[in-house]
Amino acid sequence: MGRSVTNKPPVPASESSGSNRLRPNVPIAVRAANLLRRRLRQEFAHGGRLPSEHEIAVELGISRGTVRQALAILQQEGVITRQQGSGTYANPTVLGIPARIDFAYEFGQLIENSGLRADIQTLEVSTTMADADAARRLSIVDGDPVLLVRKVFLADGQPAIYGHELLPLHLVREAYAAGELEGPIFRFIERRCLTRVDYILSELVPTTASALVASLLDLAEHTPLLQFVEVMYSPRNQPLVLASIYFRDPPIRFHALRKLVPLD
Amino acid sequence: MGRSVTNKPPVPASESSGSNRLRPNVPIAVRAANLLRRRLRQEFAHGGRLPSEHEIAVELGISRGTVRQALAILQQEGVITRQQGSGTYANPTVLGIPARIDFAYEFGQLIENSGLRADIQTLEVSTTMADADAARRLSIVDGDPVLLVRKVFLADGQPAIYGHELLPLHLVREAYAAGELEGPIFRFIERRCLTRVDYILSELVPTTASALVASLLDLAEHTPLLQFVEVMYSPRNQPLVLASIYFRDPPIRFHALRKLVPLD
DNA sequence: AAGTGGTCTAGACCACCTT
DNA sequence: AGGTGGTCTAGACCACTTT
Repeated sequence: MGRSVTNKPPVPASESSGSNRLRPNVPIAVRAANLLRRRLRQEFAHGGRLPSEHEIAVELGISRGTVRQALAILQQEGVITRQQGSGTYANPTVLGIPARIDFAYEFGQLIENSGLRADIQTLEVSTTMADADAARRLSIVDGDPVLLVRKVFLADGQPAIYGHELLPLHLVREAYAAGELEGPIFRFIERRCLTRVDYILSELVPTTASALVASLLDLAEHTPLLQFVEVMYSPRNQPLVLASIYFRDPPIRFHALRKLVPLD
Repeated sequence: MGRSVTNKPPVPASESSGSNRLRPNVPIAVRAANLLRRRLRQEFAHGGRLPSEHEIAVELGISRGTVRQALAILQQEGVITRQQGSGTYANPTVLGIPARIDFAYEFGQLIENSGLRADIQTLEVSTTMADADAARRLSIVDGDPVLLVRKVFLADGQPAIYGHELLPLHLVREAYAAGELEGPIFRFIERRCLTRVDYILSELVPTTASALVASLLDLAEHTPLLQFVEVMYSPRNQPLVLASIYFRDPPIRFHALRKLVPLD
């Protein structure tokens, strides 16, 4: 009969009144994970046991299921480990890693995570034609026009990352200023392309510095270095950007975390 | 009021009678994910829409929540994409990747995923003393005895991966045969060390082939190649193994998948 | 025995897309 | 309007560790 009992949650205990939330659609579990991650980096940077699921649930005014969802995110990231019967523990080893390969989105951020000051230097913004390989990877036709952006990222003034990005021109739906392309390209896509980057697939190519890359990254020619050849995709699985990125080893050294998955 | 209603689940609809399950402690959600992953690689290798959560739940005789947990695993891996209001879709791009950096556990498996025949050649099994760097990374004392294993992995007869592994001797609790160390080292650890490898933290080091590595991997000296310097950890966060692995680029080229995480 | 994490169920409501 | 995924709650039971 009538409306059944529903339990609109009593607001996640962050800002109970005033402007209810900054972004509306961020799930409580994700916000709780973000909150706990910040606490981990502050209070638990050197390890320690977190409160129990029940205590966190009460503290944040959410259900245990939602707390578990938040903790699952952090466990997946490796920043906590959990022991049945004992508790949830911070993992200082993982918390201390500045460059996780699976979290390398904004390269400026990547540099700052390493404790360095980041500067971006835009070398070129132009339109050109896709070659055969680029066209194939972007699901467009050889010769189609693409936006080309070339950048160097500096860490404490020293060149650290060089990259060039290709964005098919047909994706751009609105007029734009050249300056807009100096920030992260996914911000540009969100603003001007009616879509967003959902995931990035990178090929890890071991290489050595060419004359061009050596001069841009202030390296001796033939110095070993890591290259990403990456394609960025929309939620609908459409290729949006083809990029090629070169990372100078000092200061950027990537880490990967592998967790064993159970089989049946 | 005696026992309340409990709902022992009606057995996951795989093998209802006989030997109930092969491994007892694998969660239904993980088994469902494994089952669906196999179906994806078979029926959905070229894309397509999966049944709805409700249909899967009915088919497998489990609740929608458990189905969602299974699908969350596959979504995290990137092999499916989901669109609210529309459905769950296979992602052929990701399904086709043979060498995901975050799934690189058994290198023999890695080679076979690329469609090649894998062979393992054990070069050396011995005990030695940890140097200062190894001791630090393994949380032991400089000079402590360690097991040393050196191997080459062949792909279709051609050398593809070279690695050496160090395992502190004090972790080994039982007598063992040298042959046991020719398989994957985490199997050895499970059998002989009263613990297991929970996760692996790898440093990605761009390098070029030394004389030794060049000869072992049948490369010209100074050929660019990717090195992993990795530490394997127990669930209690204890370092178990320090390894150094070199991957010849053909045939092994790694891929990384990065998914954007929402902030609040 | 008590506390902790691990799993699963059931149900409600919402947001979104398709028809 | 109906179906689909997205989120959250509540409760039950289990397995494990600690006291």
